[in-house]
Amino acid sequence: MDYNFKKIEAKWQEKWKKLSRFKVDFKNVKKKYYCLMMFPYPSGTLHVGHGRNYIIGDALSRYKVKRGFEVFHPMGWDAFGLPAENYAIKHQVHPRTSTLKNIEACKSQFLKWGILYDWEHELFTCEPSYYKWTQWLFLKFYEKSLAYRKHAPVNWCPSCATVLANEQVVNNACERCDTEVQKKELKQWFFKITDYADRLLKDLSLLTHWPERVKSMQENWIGRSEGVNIIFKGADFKGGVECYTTRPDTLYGVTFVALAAEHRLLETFNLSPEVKKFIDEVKGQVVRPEDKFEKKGVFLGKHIINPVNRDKIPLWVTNYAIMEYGTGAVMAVPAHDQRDFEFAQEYKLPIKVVIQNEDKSLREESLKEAFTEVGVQADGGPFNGKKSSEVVSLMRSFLEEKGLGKAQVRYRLRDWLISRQRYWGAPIPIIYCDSCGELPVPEKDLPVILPMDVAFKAEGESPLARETSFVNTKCPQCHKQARRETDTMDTFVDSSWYYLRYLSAHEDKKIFDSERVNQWLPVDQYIGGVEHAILHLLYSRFFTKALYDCGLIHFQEPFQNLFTQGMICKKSPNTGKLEKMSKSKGNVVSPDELIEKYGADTERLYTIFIGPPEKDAEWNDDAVAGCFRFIGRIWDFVLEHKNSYIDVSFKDIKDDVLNPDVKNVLRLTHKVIQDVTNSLEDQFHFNTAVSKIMEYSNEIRGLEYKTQEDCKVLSCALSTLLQLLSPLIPHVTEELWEILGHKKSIFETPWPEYDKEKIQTDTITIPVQVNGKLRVTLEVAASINQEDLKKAALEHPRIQPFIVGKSIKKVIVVPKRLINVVV
RNA sequence: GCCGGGGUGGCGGAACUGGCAGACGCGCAUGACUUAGGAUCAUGUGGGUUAUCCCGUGAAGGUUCAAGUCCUUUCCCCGGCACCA
Repeated sequence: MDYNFKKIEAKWQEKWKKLSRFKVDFKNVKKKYYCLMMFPYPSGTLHVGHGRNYIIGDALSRYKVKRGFEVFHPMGWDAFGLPAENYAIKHQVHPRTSTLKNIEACKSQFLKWGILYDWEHELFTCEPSYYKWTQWLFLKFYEKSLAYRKHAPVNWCPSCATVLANEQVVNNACERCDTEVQKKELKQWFFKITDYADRLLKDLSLLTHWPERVKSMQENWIGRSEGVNIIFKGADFKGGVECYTTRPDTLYGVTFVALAAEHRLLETFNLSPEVKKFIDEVKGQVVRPEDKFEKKGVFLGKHIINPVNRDKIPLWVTNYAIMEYGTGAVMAVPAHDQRDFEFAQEYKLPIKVVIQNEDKSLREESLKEAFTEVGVQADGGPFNGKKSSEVVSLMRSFLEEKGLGKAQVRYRLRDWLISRQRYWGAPIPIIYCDSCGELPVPEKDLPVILPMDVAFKAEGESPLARETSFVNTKCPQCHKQARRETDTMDTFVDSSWYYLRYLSAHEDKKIFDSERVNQWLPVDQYIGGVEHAILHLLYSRFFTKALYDCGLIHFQEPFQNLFTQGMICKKSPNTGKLEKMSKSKGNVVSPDELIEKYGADTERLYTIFIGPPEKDAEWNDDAVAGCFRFIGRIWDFVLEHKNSYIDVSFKDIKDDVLNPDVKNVLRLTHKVIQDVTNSLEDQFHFNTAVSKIMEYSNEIRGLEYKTQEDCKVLSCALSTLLQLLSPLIPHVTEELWEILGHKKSIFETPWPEYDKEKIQTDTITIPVQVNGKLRVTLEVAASINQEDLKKAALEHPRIQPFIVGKSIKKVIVVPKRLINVVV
């Protein structure tokens, strides 16, 4: 075997650069295919786990090229952001320098993997030519009141020295560095994503080709709930309390109201020292414990009136009612809410059953836990006897009619905090003037350039604030001295619209060419990691909807099909556990070493064959060798027969003169085309496509091809084999294609076509079951009629013993499938 | 607790609208070629077994001529949300 992968791969990587078939022609929109990878954060060297994403994308776009699509497969760099800045601080370099260096390293890695991008449309989010338009979008949002500044409690990461968006806080810690976040009251810039909560939720149903997992995560994050705000008047104080509930059917069972410690009403009361002490304690709990904690509260000495039955209800302040949800006041129904139940038991508060179970056995005095299921209304109110689930909406309308409450839809989603007190990001284009106030930077003055020569160490306020030459500017309105906003934007703003910019990456007069964008989007296939399920994917959907509302684009969802590939894991020598590849875990497999030993095609094949691409997979060095062997066998097989190869197609073969074995090869060839095509078309079954090709190659390699006609079949088989493998292992297939005498690149030839008729066989194998158990398989002519088939089965010597002396109840004959004899 | 996904050999995983469970690969075993084998090739490989037999897709029931696949109950694993009222 003289499979010199190094030479072959270098040769073709060079040749492909000149191949126009891999460059997009935007005008050819008839069969367009926009294949988008989540663009990388250039943070250093890539490992084989990263490779999976790009290899899948490359295989897909090469396949689509062969299917005759005009494929747009661009690449760019998510180049602003904290990791680059932190690295720069640590190593005393400018983040731009280190980032550009990393980008070069990534690019050469892509090249070595044989991944083809249309580099003419490359973009860098950290360059003024890009962030000018990020700033322009900010102004657009500002104009539409979608960008605004407010004083609010925000999440502060002390280690990153900046505020974070809600989406970047995981278990009360910074998602990046895992430091516990602090709550701070600060004036910050927000995007009004909550205006889109409803549409972001509803339109998830349009995304039929998104993983359920991702949709469910977004749904949970948006967190819609339908309820009522019910007004309870004070019995012994002025005003009242508004409670939000999703269970108005339990209104008759309210026995107390629980206020959050931060509730405004408390400020209007004359509170005893003990109550004040309690409130301060609860407020002082920096982190409200996530898991079970003891419910506590104090009675305020005040009462309110239940609007439907005039009950006088005590008012409590508790640690389990929270201000951030609903109205910060809970109408507590201990009989039908477990939390209220626990609290009522602790403080000996009354429990009132107003919904009965099926056998009407719920008794207040013997209740062990709250009854939270659907039951029958038993409250003495107007809906008595009705199903409680129906009463929910009946009660809601009833309360609205009487002016006692108001239907409310609430979302968990909060506005997106986009200010960052860090250097390496796009400056927020706002100017503050003492006389004119807050003003947007005029469009003609964009971009607001991020100064390069800055002491960028983060110390709690933006490093830009120390740069007087940046801060000081003229008011665009009155031209007096004014100050610039010094915060930069969250990098997720940059990445929320890059897929639009690819289409006009070098346009400097406008953000993008709307006509072209409308023709080429939505993206036909988006591929990336599931870690972006909420952050990037939700933000991008929001941007698309906002841009739609601005009239800039005609579509409302950016990504038609989403594919989230699984991670590649390996046992860590440090922990002994299976972990995601990372330097700190010591379980990284370097593509360089792998390519050195086996070549890029082997890495590509193994990466695709490792398992279902959407699932996490364990890297196995032995199995890599298996893939290398497979390529070697293909290499030997093609070389062995290259002299018999003739450039023919299926229609040149006279199949009636073939011997059965060779005829079968012809049949299998049609079949493998069908199978592989289906696997690639049908939701990314790349791994089974490889198995099918392996199986096929095992079948055809063992035979002898003697006659002229045999050689034609062999030639078709060889060409099919290479065609089918070409998107997956492009270098070696190109080389073999050339060795067989072809002048054109294999990627300039179309994907093979199969003939369904030719897949049919003359004889078929029919399993024969007795009482559902397989007893024998029968070789019969495909054209056999049901009666003959049945007869053949019943007379078979291996079936006879099972039926002799027994009465045959029924014989099931499924044409071309099986026979089942029931005795 | 709620929402989503998933449990199949020693391992990664196949199995179309219910129709031969375990494709393909790894590993393992035996053999061949070899001075050698951690290279390559061939053969075998779910378990039990003398078997042409029996058992087998997390568990238990059910529907069906037939269930990994459909229905009911249940256990476990992964992801998301969560004292969310």
